[in-house]
Amino acid sequence: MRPNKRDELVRKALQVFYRDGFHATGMDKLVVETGVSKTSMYKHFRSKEDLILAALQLRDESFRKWFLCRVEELADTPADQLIASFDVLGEWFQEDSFRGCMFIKAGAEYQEQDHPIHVHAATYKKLMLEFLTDLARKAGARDPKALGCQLLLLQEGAIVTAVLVKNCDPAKDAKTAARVLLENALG
Amino acid sequence: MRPNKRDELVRKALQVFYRDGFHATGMDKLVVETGVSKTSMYKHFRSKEDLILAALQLRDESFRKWFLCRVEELADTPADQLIASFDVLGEWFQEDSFRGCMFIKAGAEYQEQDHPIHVHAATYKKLMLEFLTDLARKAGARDPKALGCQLLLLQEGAIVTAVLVKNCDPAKDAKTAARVLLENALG
DNA sequence: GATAAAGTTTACCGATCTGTACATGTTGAG
DNA sequence: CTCAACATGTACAGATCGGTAAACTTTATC
Repeated sequence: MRPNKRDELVRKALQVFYRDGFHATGMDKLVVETGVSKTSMYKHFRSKEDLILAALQLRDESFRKWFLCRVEELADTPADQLIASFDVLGEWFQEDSFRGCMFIKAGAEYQEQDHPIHVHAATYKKLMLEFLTDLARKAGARDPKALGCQLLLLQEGAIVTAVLVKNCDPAKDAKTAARVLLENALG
Repeated sequence: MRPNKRDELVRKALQVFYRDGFHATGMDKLVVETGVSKTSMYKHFRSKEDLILAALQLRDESFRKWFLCRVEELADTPADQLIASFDVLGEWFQEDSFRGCMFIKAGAEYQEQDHPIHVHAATYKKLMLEFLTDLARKAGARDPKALGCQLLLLQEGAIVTAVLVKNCDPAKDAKTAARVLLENALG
């Protein structure tokens, strides 16, 4: 049984794109870093951008799965889970490989709103918003949509800040703010 | 008196980089878009990255100047100015040319923390944090640093969300949240 | 061993990349 | 008009870009 070359390619390409950027990573570099031949790449994917989309898809699934599972491990109630999501963010920020949000990067490098890569990044953010809004509803917020949006803003802000601002603890700051907003939304 | 070619180059290059990205924009394209010859470009700047840095510097100065002035025009007291800063964000988001934060893009495309471009992006965010923290202090917040950080998170989150999430009003959501956080910080 | 599927190697394509060199043209002050 | 400063135009360099083609090798199943 031969190892799945396509999956290996996507997995490794994801790492390279995440570390070095999309436009800044050429196909020849991917050959070297993934150990997969260029011919095989074009056998599995029609173009570089299709490969990027597959990498984003993998990132989407694996990261969200990890995130949601981790939130559920840390807290039982919807309200506690909303707060715990910021602890999970903090865990992520502490990882050596942390380089910010791959979907923010995708949206930044592919800015045309109808570009498939941009669309994929937007879809991912929409799913995170829905997750937060759903938890906010379950937690009994008077306006779950508003609270969900506000918590998303904190999360996105924390991610950007974790990349760019030194000597600060954005996950912790965001968690503190989230507590205040949650209390306000439930009270 | 000859128009300042260097300034014109930087101004136009800034627009192109903002619209199309840094790595995705080549020097030949800049020649076409700016009307400045490649020779002149290399006369004024040693490299493409030096030109990018100059563009970031221009963006830094012009945007912050506009932002701060606009905040002061909209409100008189520090507390009101903190809230008004979200209205100013909203104005920015409504501009046709809005494409998100150029410094987030710079940090995304140049991820090495010691890279001059990344450093410049980080410096910009630090200045915005100081601005908010200063206003928070003047507004009488018990912990101006914490409030400044929280409001920065909301602003950064609003910018990212304005780019990637449809059918939402991130500036308004952020403003609502900022009100709650400010009240909590002053009360 | 035979064989099909999968994958690699090598070379190539036209285009573009960042940056350099040199000849030529333009501008504005004196 | 002269002339220095500034800018343009053109061609080039070596490298890389995304992608293609053909020959060859490897793998796994029968």
